[in-house]
Amino acid sequence: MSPTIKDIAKKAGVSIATVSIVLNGKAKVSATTKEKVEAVIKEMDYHPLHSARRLATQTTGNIGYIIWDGYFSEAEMFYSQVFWGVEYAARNNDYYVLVTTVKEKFNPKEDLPRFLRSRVVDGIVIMGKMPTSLLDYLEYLKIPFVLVDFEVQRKAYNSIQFDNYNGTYGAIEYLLQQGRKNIAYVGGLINHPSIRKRYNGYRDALEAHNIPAEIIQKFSYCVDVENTSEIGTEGAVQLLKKHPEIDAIFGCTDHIALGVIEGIQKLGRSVPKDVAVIGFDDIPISSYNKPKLTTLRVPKMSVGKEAFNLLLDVMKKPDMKSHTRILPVELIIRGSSQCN
Amino acid sequence: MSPTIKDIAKKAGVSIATVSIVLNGKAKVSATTKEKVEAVIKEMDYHPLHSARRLATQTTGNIGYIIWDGYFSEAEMFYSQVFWGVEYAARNNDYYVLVTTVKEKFNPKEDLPRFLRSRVVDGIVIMGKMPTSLLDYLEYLKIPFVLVDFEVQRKAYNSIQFDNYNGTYGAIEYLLQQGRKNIAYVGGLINHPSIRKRYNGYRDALEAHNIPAEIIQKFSYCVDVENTSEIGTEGAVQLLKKHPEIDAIFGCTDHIALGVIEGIQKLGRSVPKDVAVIGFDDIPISSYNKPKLTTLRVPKMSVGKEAFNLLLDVMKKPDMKSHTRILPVELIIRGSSQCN
DNA sequence: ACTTATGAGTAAAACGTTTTACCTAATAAA
DNA sequence: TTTATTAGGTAAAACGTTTTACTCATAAGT
Repeated sequence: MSPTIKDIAKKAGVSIATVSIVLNGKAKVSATTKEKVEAVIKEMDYHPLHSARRLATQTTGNIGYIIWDGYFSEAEMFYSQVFWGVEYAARNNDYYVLVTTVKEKFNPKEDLPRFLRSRVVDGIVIMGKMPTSLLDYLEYLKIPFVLVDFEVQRKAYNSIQFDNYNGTYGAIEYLLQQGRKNIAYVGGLINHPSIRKRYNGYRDALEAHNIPAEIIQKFSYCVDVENTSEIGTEGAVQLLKKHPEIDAIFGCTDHIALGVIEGIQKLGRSVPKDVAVIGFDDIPISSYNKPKLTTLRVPKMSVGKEAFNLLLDVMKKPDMKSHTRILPVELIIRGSSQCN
Repeated sequence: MSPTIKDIAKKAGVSIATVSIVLNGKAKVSATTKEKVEAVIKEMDYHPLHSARRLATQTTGNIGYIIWDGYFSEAEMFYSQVFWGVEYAARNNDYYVLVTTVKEKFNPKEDLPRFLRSRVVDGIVIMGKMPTSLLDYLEYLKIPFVLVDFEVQRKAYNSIQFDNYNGTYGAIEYLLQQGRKNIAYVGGLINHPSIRKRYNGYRDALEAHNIPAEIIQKFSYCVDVENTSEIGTEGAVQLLKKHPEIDAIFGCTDHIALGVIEGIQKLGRSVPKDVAVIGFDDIPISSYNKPKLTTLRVPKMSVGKEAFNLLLDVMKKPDMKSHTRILPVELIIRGSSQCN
């Protein structure tokens, strides 16, 4: 068996309390005993048993990562990448990350993520859209959490956001600079707070360039279903049939934008020559597409790291006033928007 | 605070031992007390504290998932998907999955995955290529593990494999049936056991159809570097320049195959009309490519689930004789091989 | 010279379970 | 009737840490 703290204490000729103190530095020890104990620890290759430590401190050393079932699909690697960011930051702070998903039809009593039931996490990162009933329940349990890319009206939760508004605004300005005149918008989930901000960025950028509101209205294809490439295709086809003068389309996610490209090509028109296309997210597929998709890159790893760091703060000071961190996005210009 | 087992015992008028027994069913209790205790448990919404249980049972309830640093890249979502499969199966068995990566230059004393040090997992799933020094160390620690898509010469480790050989063999036969005459192979990592089997499947299928060995030799572009799309492009270009008669190329992974397609197109030839292309893995990008890539689909979720189940067996009976499970792959026919 | 701090260390309690060893009463076997 | 056996239950030990409260020196402040 692996050595325990008792073995160390015995061999070093001190009490187990002293060993613990050396380990955690929570009190004073003389330099000599400290050295002696540390030598023995190294010699016997001792490592404290996780579960014993957890029981004694009444903490778990784990954080949870919750993601909605629907984002768990094959194509949706976006959230996997954020996960790796969280994992990376957690590792550096000696936390483990436990993952679970939550069903669309979520019932707090029934479908509670398992690690809440057995009090097995100290805090939670919540990725994307999440039923408010779950958030309410977390508040009731007094378990710290941070939201990523989501927020709730009238509730000041801790969260990490991307700069949806300014990112989109900037992308539209770039299209105008490129000489595009009639810029359309295609996207689903219009009631999602982040998507709504993207739409507002689109609208405000055009308004700032004196495009009349009713034109913007006509060029907007906004629906309230999941953002799939099929919806993108559908939106592009409908818009272009009604308004052949459209020469650029902003898709509210890369999935949408990739669908948009397909729609444009289906109508026999060329990207980017006839119509430029820009997406949002920068998922891996986007740089493999033909043409490669211009998009707003979300720094997925950083998002994960920031989420963990914020969570760590909240876990340390549970009644810290709530905090929102907005990360910038970067316009990645590729073939779908630029006639070289 | 959440109720503890003592609260339950007091309220139900029994000892804590009885509550524990009801919880775990490790001994006999009368139906009446059982019901009574269960009622109290439900009423107070009691859930045993994970860490206490872990300390008492001297198990962790966790398994580790180790993946090599290099597979951790943006594009390599293959292993992420397997991870979700493991996670799913683990969840159904009330295990948590802890993730870590291992550096290329791995030094057992220095870079030991953290969850080995603190004895925080009961077993480990190892994804893909892994330094043998780590495997040796795991054996020394007597910690159960299973390999996925990897094996070691002369060592009968527990593992989950895909049917690399027959999958490739079948794909080559399919190409022959389609009337392709000169089928080439492009791939890196030729010393990786799984890749080697793919190559053998390719070679044997051709030999079985009386293709002379020296032709096979000439049509093989085998190198020993990572499988990137750049290598695929490079291989395709080299082969086609020397042997313009080649009318089909098998890429040993989808990344390779996607690069191959790019190479073919760069030379001004058409896929699939002039040259058919088949890959292996079925990564998400493959179905977005133009043309869509024909490939051998590895059932990633199932692989993960099987890996967990095998690990569970090994954890239960540590000296079980070692076991290899080979999962079939499925030929997914798409545009890159079929002139409709 | 007398309190008061301070420094270094420890014994023992606490954390919340599981498990062992033992007890009692009831039933079955002889 | 006596003796095993079984069923149902429990007290207490064990798991390996951290933390609290306490001791005993020695140093510092009056």
